Amino acid sequence: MPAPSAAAPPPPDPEEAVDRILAETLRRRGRRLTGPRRTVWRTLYTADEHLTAGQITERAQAADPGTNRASVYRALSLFSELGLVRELNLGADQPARWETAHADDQFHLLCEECGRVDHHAGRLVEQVRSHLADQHGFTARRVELHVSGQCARCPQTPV
Amino acid sequence: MPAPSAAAPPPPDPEEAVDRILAETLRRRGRRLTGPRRTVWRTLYTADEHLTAGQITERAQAADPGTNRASVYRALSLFSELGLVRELNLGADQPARWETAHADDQFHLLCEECGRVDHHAGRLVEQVRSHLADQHGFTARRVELHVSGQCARCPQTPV
DNA sequence: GTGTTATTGCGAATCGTTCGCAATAACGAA
DNA sequence: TTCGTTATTGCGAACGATTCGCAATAACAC
Repeated sequence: MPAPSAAAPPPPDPEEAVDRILAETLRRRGRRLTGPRRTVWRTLYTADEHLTAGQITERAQAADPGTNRASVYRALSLFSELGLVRELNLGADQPARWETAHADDQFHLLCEECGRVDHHAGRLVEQVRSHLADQHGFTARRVELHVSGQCARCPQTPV
Repeated sequence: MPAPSAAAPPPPDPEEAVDRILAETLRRRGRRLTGPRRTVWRTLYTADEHLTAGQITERAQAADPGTNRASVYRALSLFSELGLVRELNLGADQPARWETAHADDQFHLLCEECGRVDHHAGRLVEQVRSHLADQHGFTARRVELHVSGQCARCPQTPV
């Protein structure tokens, strides 16, 4: 096996950068980097929207057929504990959704037409926070703003 | 049986006023006023806080031992459809909670110190709605604003 | 009263999520 | 490089909240 012994760093793999975040965080906390964890992590990272655990499991299994449902849940729960991802609850009927962690204050829009869930940053949460402080003496720690309705892409059907 | 025949209206029953709201709403929509529905309704009305379906079932059964779990769920679902109550989802771990309906746009503050859940009305939701329309082209139908933090009553412990 | 039919009560079914446990694999040390 | 420890997996069964199917019951209009 003619493996390079001393120099010549391997070519940069685009997936490697994403994996490194995970690997380092796990190592730092004394947890192990495993197949299922990497698969779930990549699934979340390449997701075009906020996925449910079921969707994550599906996609993870497409990428790596052995992936088990329970392991997906465990990975999500661990990532959440490590601050890598965030759980999202958008109402009674819908199961939880997951997103990679991002700047704290964002809000979520669920389109009832196309089922899409998006998040947006903006002054909005900030405004809410200061309104509460001023008008209600309430020190807001976490602000969850979940809106359902019709997104800009979907046709406005008259009521 | 010497029952009063003509005049002498019966003494006003404090529970009657509450029941009347329910009775009229049901009648108006062609639904029937039944025992379980009245029991659930009274339970919600005399509740000191936002109850889960389980808690409602417990209390309803205390008041009327025959009350069935499924009927409680059905009553809640019907009341919600009639606009009499509102379902509340406050996070992944907790089951849904129920409150009697109030002015549409309110927001909920969960104090992490004392565990209290309060709701407030205000311009806030209105502002959110128009911000979304203007900035994101999103037609908001339901706005759920759930804030956790520290209420005015609880001491501000330094971080 | 009586008939129609909405509603109930029951248990079984569903769905998302978690658990117990033996088998497996990560990774620090030898 | 192999080894041992032990965190992690995969599996299926358990779980809690909620819903469903269906025969029996009871509300309400007549």
